[in-house]
Amino acid sequence: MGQAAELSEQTINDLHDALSAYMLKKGLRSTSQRRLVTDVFFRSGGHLSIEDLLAKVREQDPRVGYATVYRTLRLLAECQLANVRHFGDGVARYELADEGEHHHDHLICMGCSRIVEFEDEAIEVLQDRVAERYGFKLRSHKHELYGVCPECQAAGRSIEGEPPV
Amino acid sequence: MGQAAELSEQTINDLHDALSAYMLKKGLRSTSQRRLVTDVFFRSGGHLSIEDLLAKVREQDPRVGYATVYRTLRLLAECQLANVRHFGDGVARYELADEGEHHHDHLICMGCSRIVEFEDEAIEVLQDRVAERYGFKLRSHKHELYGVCPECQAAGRSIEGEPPV
DNA sequence: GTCCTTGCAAAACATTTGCAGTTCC
DNA sequence: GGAACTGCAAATGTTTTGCAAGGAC
Repeated sequence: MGQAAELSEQTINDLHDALSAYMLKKGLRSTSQRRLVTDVFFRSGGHLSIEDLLAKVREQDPRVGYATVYRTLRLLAECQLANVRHFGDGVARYELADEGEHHHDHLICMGCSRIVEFEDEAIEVLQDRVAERYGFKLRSHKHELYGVCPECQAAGRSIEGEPPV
Repeated sequence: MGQAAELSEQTINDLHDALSAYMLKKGLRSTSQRRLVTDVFFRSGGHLSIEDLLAKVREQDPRVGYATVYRTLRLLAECQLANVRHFGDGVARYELADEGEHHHDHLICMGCSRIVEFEDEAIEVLQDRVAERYGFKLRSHKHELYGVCPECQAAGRSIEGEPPV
């Protein structure tokens, strides 16, 4: 997932184990920074930018550098434990990958930047059909709905900017 | 719109007229560079990056600058004649906006970077329903399918990299 | 001891902006 | 003539990389 609900210790451990296995296979090393960054990431859920994550990491170890977070997240993306997302505000955001479960997509509020995940099996099926129609073999997709969330509507918050596509 | 099929002179003229009307309203001026950039853009169709467009423009006038193309495309986006797209390769691409017609989305080949447009009314309907389910008022969306096109499959081109999400 | 990692600072990259000179109206 | 526009170069903002020092195994 990657939603804000926190994961069980069991799940966190599984994630660390999966990463360890990958690192072992690749001859990579387990360092305190990597453990810290990945742990903070696994526990945070949600859709963090490098900035966000670095701030959280530095609460626990102020000496961790920018580049380390970038490199660690690239590592997580590489072994499929994390996915990168670009929601149009110019910064990459990372989220925990769905593990074999249903794929999810995003609703993004243009008022408060809230990100809500959704799943819709019917859309996935239609997508596959579209790909088939054009003879494409599908690898992944990106489906983002930009709009105004109920709270922002209630608050009468007016949205000017273009959708950040 | 925005597909590689070229438009009729009539349509091109209409686009120039629409732009002129907007510029008049805003007190903006018609310059040779602007006419050239917009004309090349209208005639190219497809999904051009600034680089692409600048190269084409410079075939006809080598002295046109980078910034002018950026500023002109920003202008086209502003008056809704063009849309920006980010397909994950780090460069913005511009396409002619759909004018009142059906919205379209994109299939992107991870082998040859070909971009194919598709329309699927059923998906649009389901999307609206998803937004409704979460109480969102929809403003726009982005739906991109990444995969391998028939030609690349036939060529046995192997795709390594992650989907450029 | 080897070679992977780190943190820093510099580089790379796409895009935006400041400004002096030019063009449009 | 005055405001808008251009082209250049410099600035910006995010992400990547080179490198010397440090740490894992």
